Amino acid sequence: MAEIKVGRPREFDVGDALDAAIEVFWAKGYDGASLTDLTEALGITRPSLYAAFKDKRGLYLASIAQYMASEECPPLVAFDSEKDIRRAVRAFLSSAVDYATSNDKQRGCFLGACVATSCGEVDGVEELLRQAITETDKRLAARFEMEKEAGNLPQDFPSVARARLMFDLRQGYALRARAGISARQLKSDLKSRVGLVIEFGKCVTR
Amino acid sequence: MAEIKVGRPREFDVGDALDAAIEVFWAKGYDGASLTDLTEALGITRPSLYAAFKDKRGLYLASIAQYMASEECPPLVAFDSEKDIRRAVRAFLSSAVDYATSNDKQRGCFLGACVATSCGEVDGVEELLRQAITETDKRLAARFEMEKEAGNLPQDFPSVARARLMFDLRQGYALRARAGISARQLKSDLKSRVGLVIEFGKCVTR
DNA sequence: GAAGTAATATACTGATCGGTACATAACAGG
DNA sequence: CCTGTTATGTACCGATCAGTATATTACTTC
Repeated sequence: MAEIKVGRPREFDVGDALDAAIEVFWAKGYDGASLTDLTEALGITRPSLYAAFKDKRGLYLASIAQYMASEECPPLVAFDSEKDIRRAVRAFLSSAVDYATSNDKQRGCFLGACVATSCGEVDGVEELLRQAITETDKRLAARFEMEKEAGNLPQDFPSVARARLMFDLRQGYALRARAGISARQLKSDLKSRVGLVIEFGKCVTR
Repeated sequence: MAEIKVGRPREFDVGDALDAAIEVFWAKGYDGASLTDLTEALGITRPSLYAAFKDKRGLYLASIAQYMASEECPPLVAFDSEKDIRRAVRAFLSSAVDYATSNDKQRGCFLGACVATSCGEVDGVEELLRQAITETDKRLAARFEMEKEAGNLPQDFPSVARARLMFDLRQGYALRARAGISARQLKSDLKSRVGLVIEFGKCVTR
């Protein structure tokens, strides 16, 4: 179904607008982000915003979807781009710290810091968040499964559990980053955490 | 400096009021919690609230302090009350899941779900949060150190790193709980996570 | 270029926000 | 019992909230 184009076209890029909205929501939260904040950041006026996204909630949900869909999430990109699995895990965690501490206004993780808080308040958010979490788990676990097939991880390596562990470690970093703990401090136990994710399968249970 | 008591005494219990405030902030976030929400939940009128806590921010900071000071945090209590260290770790994680999923309105963790979000917005919160995190880390690590002295953990057991790990695992559970993931699902990898916290020190590094 | 369409900008709506002035009621000390 | 003090209840404040009506401008189609 081809969209029929008539009249004056939209003069702003929806993707760019959503990226800007993410920044505002991330910095101020759903309730804290006023329409004035949003329209100023997006560079559009209120009627344009309402025409494009229905209402504040519509813009919010679209922003979350954009965040999930974008392949730009630095820790995941870092994880995927390292060939060696151990280096990949290290890159993921290291990038998570950097990403969480690089910007003073947008600390931590958009999902953990903003979206999670609004779960019980904005209809539809809870489901989106659950989806984001499970998809990330699956994506990380799939890589571990690949490595197992390639013989780089033991056959009894618990891919799903370790994927969840990586995700949760990232959330821990994100929370600590929001509390103002420095990247240097956060990275102090990076090496041991890489070990946690990768090596425990080799251990004997006492 | 003894406080001089004159005139009509306060007719509500400050501690109870703060507990109620925690519930409201936890459920709705700092911005989402209106003064109407708060006064109704606390059972007091606005002038009383402002007389007792100065303003909304004052009430919020006092609520956080109360949450930190109260020894009621179920996961920590569960951790302390188990004698065997392995069972203690298990009790902590299990309780964290239960606590995060028991109430539909107050899911996850007050610190992670509400306080962390308001860090960049409300003056004084960031420092309180950092304090809460580091104190919890220390409290958990102290127990591990005790167990080392008692010979129940190896001498090279990394108490601080494992304490941080426990805290972060809890945050992961809290986030997932907010996304609506059930306690049953969250507890599926409980056993392996207890192992992560306790046993890795015995492993060889490859 | 004329007609039609859709995005823009301005200005406004009722509702709610956090915070407070004022009068009343209840307790303390003498 | 009287006076001083303090908490309470009501009613209100300006500011800001999310959302919109109206008019104008710019673009597409014919």
